[in-house]
Amino acid sequence: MSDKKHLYLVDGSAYIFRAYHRLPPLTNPEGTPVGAVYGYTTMLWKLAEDLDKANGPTHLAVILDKSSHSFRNDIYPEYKANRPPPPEDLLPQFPLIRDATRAFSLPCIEEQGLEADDLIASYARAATARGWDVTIVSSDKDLMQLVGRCGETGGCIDMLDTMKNARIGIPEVEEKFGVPPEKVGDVLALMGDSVDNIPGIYGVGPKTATKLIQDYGDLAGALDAAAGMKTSKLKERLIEQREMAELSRVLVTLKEDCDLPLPLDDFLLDGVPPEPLAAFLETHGFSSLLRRLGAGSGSPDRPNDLNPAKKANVGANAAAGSSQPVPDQRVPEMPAIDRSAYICVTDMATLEQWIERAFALREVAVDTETSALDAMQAQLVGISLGLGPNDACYIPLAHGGHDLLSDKPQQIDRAAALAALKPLLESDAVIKIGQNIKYDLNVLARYGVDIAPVDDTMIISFDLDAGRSLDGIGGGHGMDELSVRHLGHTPLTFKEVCGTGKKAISFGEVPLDRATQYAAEDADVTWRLYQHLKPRLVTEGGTRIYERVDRPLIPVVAGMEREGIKVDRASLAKLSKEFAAEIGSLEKQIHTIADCEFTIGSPKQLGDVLFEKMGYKGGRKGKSGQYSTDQAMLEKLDEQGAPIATKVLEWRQLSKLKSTYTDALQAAINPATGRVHTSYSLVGAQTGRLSSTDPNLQNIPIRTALGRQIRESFVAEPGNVLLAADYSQIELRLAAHMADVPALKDAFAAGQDIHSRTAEELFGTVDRETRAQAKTINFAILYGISRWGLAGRLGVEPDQAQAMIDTYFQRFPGIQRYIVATLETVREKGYSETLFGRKTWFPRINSKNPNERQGSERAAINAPIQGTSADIIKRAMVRMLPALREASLGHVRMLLQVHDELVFELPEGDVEAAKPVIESVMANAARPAIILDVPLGIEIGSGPSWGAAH
DNA sequence: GATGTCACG
DNA sequence: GACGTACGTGACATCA
Repeated sequence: MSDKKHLYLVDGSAYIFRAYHRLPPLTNPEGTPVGAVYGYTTMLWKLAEDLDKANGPTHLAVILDKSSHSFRNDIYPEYKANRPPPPEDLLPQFPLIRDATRAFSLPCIEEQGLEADDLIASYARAATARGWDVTIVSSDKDLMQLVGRCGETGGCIDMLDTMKNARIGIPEVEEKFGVPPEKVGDVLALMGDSVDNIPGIYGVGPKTATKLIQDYGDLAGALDAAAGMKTSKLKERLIEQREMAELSRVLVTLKEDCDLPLPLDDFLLDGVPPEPLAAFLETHGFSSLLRRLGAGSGSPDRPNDLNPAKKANVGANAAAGSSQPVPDQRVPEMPAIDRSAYICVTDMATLEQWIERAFALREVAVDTETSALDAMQAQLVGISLGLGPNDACYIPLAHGGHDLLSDKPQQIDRAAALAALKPLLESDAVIKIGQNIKYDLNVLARYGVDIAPVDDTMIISFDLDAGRSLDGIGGGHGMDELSVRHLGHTPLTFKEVCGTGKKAISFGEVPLDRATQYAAEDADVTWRLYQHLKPRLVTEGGTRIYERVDRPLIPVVAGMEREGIKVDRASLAKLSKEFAAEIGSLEKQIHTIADCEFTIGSPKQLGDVLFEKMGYKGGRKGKSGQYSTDQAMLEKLDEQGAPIATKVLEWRQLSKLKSTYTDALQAAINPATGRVHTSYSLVGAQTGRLSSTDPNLQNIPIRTALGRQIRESFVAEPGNVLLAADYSQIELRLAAHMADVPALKDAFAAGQDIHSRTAEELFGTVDRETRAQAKTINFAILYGISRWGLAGRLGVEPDQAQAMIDTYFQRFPGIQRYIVATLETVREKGYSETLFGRKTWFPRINSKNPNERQGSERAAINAPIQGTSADIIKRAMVRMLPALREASLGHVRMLLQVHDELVFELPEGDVEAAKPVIESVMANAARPAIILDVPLGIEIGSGPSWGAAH
């Protein structure tokens, strides 16, 4: 490669005026006009892409006009005096030009009292003096004087008009002016410039000026020759206005000896760091560029991609009824899966070769095989790597029966293999692709390996296809399902390899040939899925949510799972005992009242006892023909004066608390850590919420005094406290913003109690009763309302419920509009979207079955709100630990997420310092991508237990 | 494995 | 004019 330096000098100020007039008046999510900024950004993008290309820039700087005053005004006050002020919607874009430049990590030069042209001339001269080539990115005719000029060591100057994509060299300048570049100043001095208010000779335009310079050599020659010309208007003017022409010559001459504010070497172009750029693109809604940033390459942008409302629906099937993902044609043909091609790596030299190839390819599919499902307890048994179709291996590390030491197959020592793999798995330069890689993250973290950076096919699938399923075709994101759906291939199942039920063996006992087929196939399939799914993020608009929300969340959630939370086993045991006694007593009482012994926990038997034997009135239900015995029904019976109903309700509550919580949580304590480690699913809820399993720590009781005792068993380590931070009414706040409801927005802005305000609007009066009704209605709105549903909840007639709904729509204009608009979009496109661009598909939205259809409609009304809330808390989680660390609060640990709440454990002494940091991160989590019309209220409490922290 | 119930946001 | 009623989850017990 040539080491010839090539400096690009971008005439930023001139560019945005042109971009402003050429591009449509786009605005960013905040409403700020950004059309010219968008044009400017795409131009920088293109220039930066030329880095490393032949004759592309090695150095680059943007030069801007700092002020309207320069030395030219001192010699000629009228200079640029008749310029109209910039258009109103261009003004706010000037500072954004600097932001954009900073976002690209490019130097931006501007100096008081100097025009951009002078700085450009000075830099160009300095660079050519060092033998560099220079390209001036501009189409300003004044700068054409510089073209072609060479320094002593041979550097050349040309210009680049990025809008016309045209190079301007000496021939182009001569074509335009009829003279070589060094005479352009003479022509300009004669013809003047009405835009800059350079006088020139009145009546002399480009044609005459060119002719005069061609005929007489230069300005002085032309002016001197005037005396000898034959009498004419031109002769008169040349003589009369000689001074003006000479002044003009000075004005158009570029000052080439300015002090250089930054040395040339500082302009070295060394790639564009993605981080500040991504934030900038996101802030201004430049989503197509953002997608390209995520993808590394992509199709050219169209400016109308900017407006989210007009976002192109590329690659998505518009008809919701047929919204199965289409096979992706751009994925190159791959050979069929061939399990016999997989390698079993049992010696260090071969392992080193795989590692070396992975480094070279910069992306590797990784899968760990373990002895159990629980990432916090499982032993690592082997690792598989995938580098291409059928190019996969399995590295067994702990195979062989525990009691058959002599039969242990040949394999690399686990510690040695991990030591060799660690640099690869932790290298910034190599993407580790996994299917649910959070699991592998947690397993390997326990062996001292912190996998990063990662991509996850399961989560990519979720971000593309959440909710997309049809009859008989699963909508899940598990590997076997994805493999069938996208690759048409059914992988070996775990059951086929390890057996099932009592005969099941652990993976470490599987013979190596069989283990290799299974494990390497997983890596192969994961690698292939990645080739299919990753490009779809770009074409289907999933990059924003994947790159900015879900992908960065993976290591954060993995960390939370590894932290776990301490539960007080003794107090849970005590509760279990108390509950057991009470359950036994209730059981006897119930059997006495019923006058027979039956299984209370069996809804079937209970229904028969209540409605057949005891003769209470109630309805059958569902296809099973079984009596309903749920809480609502038992409460009705209780009102009818059925003493058994209350007892059953109490029994149910205690049984639930004991089996699901006080017993199960004790069993869930990890013997090694002494804490409870849940597992969060990032693809569990179609709306984008997390879900929690094994155990579920997102449904720990709080609503009743009895249940709250369980929450009090979640405690901090000695010297520490638990801190709980909740978003207050976040979904209603988002509804107020998204549906643009003035009354609700006012109420939140003023910090009013939102249900009281609703009661005031609906009923004109606030008391306990109307507030409770208003609260019910508020939730009904969020969940997609029906008059029957509301009537059922409020205990009124459907007509009355409808009247309340009508009043609600009237008092809160915007809500109905939101509902109608949301449903229209979902019917047309097949999916809903959150404020951050997360899609949820509703394949049954146009179903002929009214039950199905209306169910989808209610879910579709709710999904953007619930999903936006999920996006916001996820963004907060991603930022939380870095923010705390920056505030020297590195000992604060984030433990749990419960949809609108985060739970932390921290030293008691850190509480007061941590509160404002946590509050700020949560309250500002939507920014800068979205500026909400309502504040996000945060409630924070702390105490020795989770219960006490509320 | 399906069903009913109930814990949470 | 009908759905048989609110959105989103996961765990447990019972029963076929």
